[in-house]
Amino acid sequence: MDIAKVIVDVPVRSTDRPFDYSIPESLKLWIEVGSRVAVPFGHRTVQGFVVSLESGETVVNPGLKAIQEVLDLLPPLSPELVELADWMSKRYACRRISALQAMLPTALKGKAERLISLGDVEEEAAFSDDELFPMFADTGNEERLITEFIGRNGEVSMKQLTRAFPEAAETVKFMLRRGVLVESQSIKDKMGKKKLKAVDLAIGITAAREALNKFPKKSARQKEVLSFLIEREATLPMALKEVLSALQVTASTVKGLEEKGFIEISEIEVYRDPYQGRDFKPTTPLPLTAEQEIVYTRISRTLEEQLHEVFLLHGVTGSGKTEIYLQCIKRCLDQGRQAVVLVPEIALTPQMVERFKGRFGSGVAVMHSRLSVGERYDEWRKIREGKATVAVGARSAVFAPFSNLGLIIMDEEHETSYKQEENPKYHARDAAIRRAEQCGAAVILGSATPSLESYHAARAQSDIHFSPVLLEMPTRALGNELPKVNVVDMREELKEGNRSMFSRKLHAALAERLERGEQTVLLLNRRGFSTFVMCRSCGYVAGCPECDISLTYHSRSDNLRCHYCGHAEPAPKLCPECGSEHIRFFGTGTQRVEEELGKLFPGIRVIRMDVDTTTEKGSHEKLLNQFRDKKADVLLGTQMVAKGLDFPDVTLVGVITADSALNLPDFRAAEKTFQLLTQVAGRAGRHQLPGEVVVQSYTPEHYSIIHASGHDYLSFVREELKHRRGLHYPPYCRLILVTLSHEQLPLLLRMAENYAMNLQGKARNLRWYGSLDKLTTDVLDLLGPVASPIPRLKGRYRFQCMIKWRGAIDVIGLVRQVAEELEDSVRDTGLQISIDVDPQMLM
DNA sequence: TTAACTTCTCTG
DNA sequence: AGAGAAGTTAAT
Repeated sequence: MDIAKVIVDVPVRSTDRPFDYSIPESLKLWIEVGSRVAVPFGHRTVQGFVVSLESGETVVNPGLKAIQEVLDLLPPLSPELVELADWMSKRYACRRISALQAMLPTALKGKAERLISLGDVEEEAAFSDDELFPMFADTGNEERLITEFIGRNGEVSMKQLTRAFPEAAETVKFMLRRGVLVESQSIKDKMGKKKLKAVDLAIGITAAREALNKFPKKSARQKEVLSFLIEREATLPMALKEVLSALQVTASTVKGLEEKGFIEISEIEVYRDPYQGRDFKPTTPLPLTAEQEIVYTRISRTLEEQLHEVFLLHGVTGSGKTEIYLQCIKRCLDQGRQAVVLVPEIALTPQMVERFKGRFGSGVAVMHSRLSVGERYDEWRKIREGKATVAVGARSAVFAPFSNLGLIIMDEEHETSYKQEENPKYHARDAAIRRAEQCGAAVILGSATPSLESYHAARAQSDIHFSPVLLEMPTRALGNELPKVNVVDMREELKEGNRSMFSRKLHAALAERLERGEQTVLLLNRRGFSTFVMCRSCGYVAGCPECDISLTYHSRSDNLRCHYCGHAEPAPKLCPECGSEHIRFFGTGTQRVEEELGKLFPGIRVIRMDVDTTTEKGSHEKLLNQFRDKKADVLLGTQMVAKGLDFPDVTLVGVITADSALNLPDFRAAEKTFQLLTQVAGRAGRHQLPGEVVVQSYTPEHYSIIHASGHDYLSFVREELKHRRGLHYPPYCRLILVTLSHEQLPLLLRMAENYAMNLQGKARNLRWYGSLDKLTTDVLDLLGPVASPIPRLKGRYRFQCMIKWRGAIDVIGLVRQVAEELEDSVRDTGLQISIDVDPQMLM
């Protein structure tokens, strides 16, 4: 008997393992590793994925249930991806089903649907005696109607049935019990394929021309349609809609033509194309600079040999990394292999898409979160069905279902958005490297400011994670200089009586740009109007009732919002604690800056770009286009203006407060500040006009600000690594963040302490509980439990343990095991434990 | 006594 | 997760 091992879509621990099913003869040819199937599980039907097959002549287990149905023509996953999911589940302590599901578009998250059909009629005869069931004597009429309804429609979903007979729930139940009706379940996808009615000639073109000549006079309109179709023969089949609107005829006219047998109306599948009707200007490979040439040659050598190798491409902003990507992809495609390009979500701008679509045309599939479920599904299908050979997308595009992947590129490699914050909490970089290893593909990690983990791995070949080959591009491709960076000490400004948020330097620079008609990008790393609301009389601070976090004021809606849970309330006029009028808004948000700009420079045209103005679909693109068309003087925004934008007339970049990220409780604060400043500075003077950057800071002596202003990545890294080493942080060890949450604080405290104790104990038993100072030993160091930086979220208290570790022992497995044991011992009680391996956000 | 409600068990 | 069974409780 052939057996399929299936991971079922029941996301709890007790079912986080493969279940065996027999394969019915009729499905044998369809079932492969990676197939999505419907299987009976308990008392219902669920979706599952085949993760392995066993053709066991020896194994005979008559108790096995059989696979019910195969849900796709092509298996949505390859054996390679199934293996990758297995790796993910171990590496990130997540369920196998969530790893598998993360690889697929949401459209394929099928759910069981109840279907009702007519049962055996003889049974009905045996039971339909009203005397046997007097209490149902009066339901006869309803029963007949239901039976007729189902007879008319064949199989009917429970939904349809309740819509047709809203009152008949009891009757239906009774009929099911008697076997008059029978129930089956099947899996229905969230989203189907889009179908379009299309028209085609049913007869040969010559026959059609003949028919046209002797067409009956009274059907003049039909004749028109036929001649139109003959005219457009080359582009058939064409959409029915198109015919109707082109000729101003009705569907019945076309239908008549079909009845005469001349044409054929059929349903064809179409792709929902998010970029439909848009032309992308074709581009040709640019000549490479000497620096680019060296890098390209090195990478293509690896591509040529089809070997797995990881490259860390460290190139300053404007050094032409994208052109290298494009030419490497070309190389890869020429070999008949495919390529994936990963881009951080906020950098996945239309500009970026244009460059790839321009070079590779319709062979490019684009995947990001702003697409609708249907669009994403279709882009994914284009890849799966071999119609696309390049995938450009955010994080999840590492799972693009290519069959012969040759190259994975990760642009802006240092971006934290590559780490998924929900389960499965994977890092796209590590998944990419793992996948490339499996299929002998090359990986290019590109950045002007590589993450310390990657850079250290490349320099030290330390092999904590991986060991990439370092490639450097220290100069800009167009030969122009990196912009001059002026750091302004805001404390000095204050001392000299300037209390505004703009230093004199930035003010003057802005005025100059306005006069010259050049453009400015202003960065403020915070949205909203101000950071928090405080009463000057009693010190009251408005906080979120669910999250223990201060609320942010938004002026447009005049309310206070929690940026973590979305809670909103009207802004107070008086202090709710003491009734004082001295309630003030502190800190600076993008809205406030916009207002201030208007006051200082009357008539200034500002485009504000932050989460509040870019929620609408396409708004991002619209705002950027406006800016490019010079409909504004200033582009003001949060992080999203720092990434990958390229506007020739931007000659000034201003950073309102460089240190806002520096004081966060995060060991990566300095690194993030350095990266942000370097990235945003790179937006200035990319073309003919020279650029200038003004950075305002309250701590201008901080090394991240000094080195960023000197465009000196190496010095920054040297200094930062020294700190990391001293404090025992990555890249000198790895982290696991375990967060426990519960509605009741005392209970949570006890359980958190319990968790820490158990883990300590287990670690000690293994006798490799070393010291972090000795770099060679295996180490596990446990910090906590302590309250999380957000001590309460959505009504749940949160405590966390931080585990620092190094070495070859399976610490991840251990951390998970202890968590599961605790979950078991406390049963329900509502305890939640989240495990984040290699966390990026320490929240 | 019985229906309503809660908790436990199991899924191939 | 979600369905059914078993166990518990409250109301008739």
